[in-house]
Amino acid sequence: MKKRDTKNRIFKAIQQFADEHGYPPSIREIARKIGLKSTKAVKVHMDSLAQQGLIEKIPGQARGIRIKQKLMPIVGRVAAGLPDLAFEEIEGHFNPIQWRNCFLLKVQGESMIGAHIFDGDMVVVKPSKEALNNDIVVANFGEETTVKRLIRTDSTFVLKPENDAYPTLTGEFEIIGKVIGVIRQL
Amino acid sequence: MKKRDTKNRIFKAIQQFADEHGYPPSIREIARKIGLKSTKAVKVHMDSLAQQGLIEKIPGQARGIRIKQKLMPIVGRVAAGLPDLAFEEIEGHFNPIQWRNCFLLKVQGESMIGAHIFDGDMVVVKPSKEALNNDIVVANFGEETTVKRLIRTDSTFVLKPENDAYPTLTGEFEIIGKVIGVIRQL
DNA sequence: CTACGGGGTAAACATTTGTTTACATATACA
DNA sequence: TGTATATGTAAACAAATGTTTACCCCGTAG
Repeated sequence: MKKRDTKNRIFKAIQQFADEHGYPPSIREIARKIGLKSTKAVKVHMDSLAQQGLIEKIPGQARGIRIKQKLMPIVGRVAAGLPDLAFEEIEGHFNPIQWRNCFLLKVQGESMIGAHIFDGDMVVVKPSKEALNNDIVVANFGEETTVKRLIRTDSTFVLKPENDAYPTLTGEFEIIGKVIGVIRQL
Repeated sequence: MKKRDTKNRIFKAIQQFADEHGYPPSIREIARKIGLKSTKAVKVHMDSLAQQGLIEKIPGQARGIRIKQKLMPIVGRVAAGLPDLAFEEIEGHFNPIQWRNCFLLKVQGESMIGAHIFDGDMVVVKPSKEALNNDIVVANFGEETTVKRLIRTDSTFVLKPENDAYPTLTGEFEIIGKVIGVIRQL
């Protein structure tokens, strides 16, 4: 059994354990999982993995392992059969981590269908007190939390829906955050 | 300062730490983070949180904390100012982990606008060779990878677009997976 | 054959970390 | 006022865990 092989198994074991338990494994847990009887052997391979940049290791800390964030592959076309997500026609990667510190707002109503945001969709909101002209924002208008497009008029900003059946909101409002994405679950 | 308040801060501290570091905090790290000088105090509150079901605690294990309520909180309404993402008006939580083993397909064309899927959107695809009647699926039709609705006719299955300007695809095709979500980045 | 280096074992060690015990402080309440 | 309960501190303890040292096995180049 080659060194690379063992190292590979250790990497996968770390991923799988973290996936199952919600926290990284200890060295001894890794050793047990892949059938090694020594902690040193595991440590050597882990140092190598860290060197390689596949994991990050925080020295001295229990379970101090950080796995490089898993990315979701974006594919444009699927060649044949199920896509082999390793090296198929991958156009890029989508990293959910860019949505850190964001929250989701469930959209009610049809006021933004012009922007392809429908009733029941969730918008990804990056909290912020400010936004730019033409951004789609989440704002508190009176007692209501609403999703609209922020538009600069001559003298002030207004909240404009993307649906002619809804009125533009003028007057006092408070910006809660900026909409940076849309999620829909089917 | 009330008990509930401290417990709340501990819960948020755990979330934040796990978010930043990739693994859960130790009790002493929590204590330091929220300004407590004793580990016992933290432990009591954590036991309470576990009792309450907000976290899971694995006794005796270093950093043996599993956060039940995971990443992105879904809110329906924002009360005032920025939302307090701990216990306020949270309707639920969206967990991107349910998209494990999925990939994203970038949609080209307008054939599914009736299902509110637009050009440039990404569909979340769960790989599978099979699907049910009326599911939205990704399939290979000839040389093309396409997103359509799977419809049972008298004798066979066809791929039906959600746009009258596009034709229904009949004949041989291979199902790649089922569409379980939509993502749009703004 | 012999020396050497990769890869593993076994065991000892030092820290980190969860748990427990004893005590202090404060607040509500009879 | 006095007491019970809740909350926190301080310290000791035990277990988990990362790190290190010494040694073994084994294939192989010289």
